[in-house]
Amino acid sequence: MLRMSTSFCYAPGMATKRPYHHGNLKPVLLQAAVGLIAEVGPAAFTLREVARRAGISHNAPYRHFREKDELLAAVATEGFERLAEALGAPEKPTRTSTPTPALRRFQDSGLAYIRFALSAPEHLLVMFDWPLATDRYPELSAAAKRAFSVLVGLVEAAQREGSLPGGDPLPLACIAWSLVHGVAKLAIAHRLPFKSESEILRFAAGAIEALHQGMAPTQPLGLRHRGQIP
Amino acid sequence: MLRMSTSFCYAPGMATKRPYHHGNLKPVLLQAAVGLIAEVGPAAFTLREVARRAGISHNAPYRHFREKDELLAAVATEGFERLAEALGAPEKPTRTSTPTPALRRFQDSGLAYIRFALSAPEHLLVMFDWPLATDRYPELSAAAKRAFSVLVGLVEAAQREGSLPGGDPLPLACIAWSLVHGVAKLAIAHRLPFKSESEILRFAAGAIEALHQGMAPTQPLGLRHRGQIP
DNA sequence: CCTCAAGTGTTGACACTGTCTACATCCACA
DNA sequence: TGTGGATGTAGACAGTGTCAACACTTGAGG
Repeated sequence: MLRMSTSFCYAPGMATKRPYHHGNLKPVLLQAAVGLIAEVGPAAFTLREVARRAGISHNAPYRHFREKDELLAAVATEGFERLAEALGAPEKPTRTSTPTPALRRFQDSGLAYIRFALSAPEHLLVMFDWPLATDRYPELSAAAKRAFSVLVGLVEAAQREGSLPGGDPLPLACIAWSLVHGVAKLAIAHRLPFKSESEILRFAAGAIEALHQGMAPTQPLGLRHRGQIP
Repeated sequence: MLRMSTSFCYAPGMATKRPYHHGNLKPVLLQAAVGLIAEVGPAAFTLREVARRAGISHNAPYRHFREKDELLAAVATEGFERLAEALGAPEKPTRTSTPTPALRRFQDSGLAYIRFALSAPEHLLVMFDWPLATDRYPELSAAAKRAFSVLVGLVEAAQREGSLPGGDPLPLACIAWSLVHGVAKLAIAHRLPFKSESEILRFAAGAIEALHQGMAPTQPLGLRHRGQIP
């Protein structure tokens, strides 16, 4: 059951003896944690197994992370960074050199969100659903905020372009985020009647389009009201 | 740290001695599990603590649940039943005797979903996000399916009423579910910029209304395509 | 050169967990 | 009057997160 570190290996046959101090353990641990979570999920995630995979003693991680949750928070942080990148990533370049409309980039970011979620469902679980005392890990909140601000930026661009109603971009961003997050979470939980990723993405595109019709600038949002809400 | 059973108590001073066989343990365990999860969440949930709260030995639960996950699955099942009830529950009766329109009932079910989620966030976690081998617990899948079918029924009623486009109700139900689920999950994770429950519900009502505008029957869904919007 | 303090990794312990096996008790029915 | 099955208990085991004590390495200042 013992595994050797894969990231600090010596040439075979050279009478290898790992030095007492690893020298680069923290990122290695983070990497191992990401891998382990992707494999078994945060519920079965174990600090000692991470240590095993890094080839170190079960207590070495405590020199770099105060506790198990801090390592999980680091994983979540890394997830938000990857998510922000995915949201803001430029289109796969097409032949046409006409710039992609902002609305289109906004909608595509929704699909990117879902693609990210489907490719790293356990990661999403740590990022959004794990009971981490987020106030204890400010980097986590900051990374989450950065990811959200990418989304807000896309909304604002679409507003400037005139394809979304003006005013505070926050509610619009929140609505879009909610829809896309819901699709992603339900798809991950296998609660949607779709099998393949492409089916899910097609469904998501339809949902996004439907929502956009409802948010279209011809019908300003603020003017609509239903009866009172208890 | 020892707690006595609260649900099988004898009159004080009557030389109490609990009989060897509890006689009604399974529902008591389920109840205790629901309470414990509401308090500490599924991550910190412990079979032994459930047993302690029920006032029995740490191994007694194994006579009623094959393993920890089976108890969690029972909790999730109970959650889906409560959710189905909440979704289908009739409006709080108003003075007017005119029947509530189906569309209104459909939209209100979305708010009911969110209210349920906010009142039992840890429950929702077990229901949707916990890695339970759902095929091992068929009652869980069945209960989830029943809850979803309530939603589909509401969509169909709104379709008959003419306030939603006809055709397969499933995609419509899935879109609505996704939106509402997303709002609920993000709100629980404190990732939405709202503080009070009423703020969240007001936001949700706006989102639901926006989505409805986009799904309204005057603009059949299938005809719309992304690309340029004139 | 020596020292020595800080940073980093290891060993051993502890309480706690899920789950296994063996045993105790009680009730229904032959 | 057994007696077997259902239900509850006690004890054990490996595995976990975390703490305390110790070991090794390095680099700065004498």
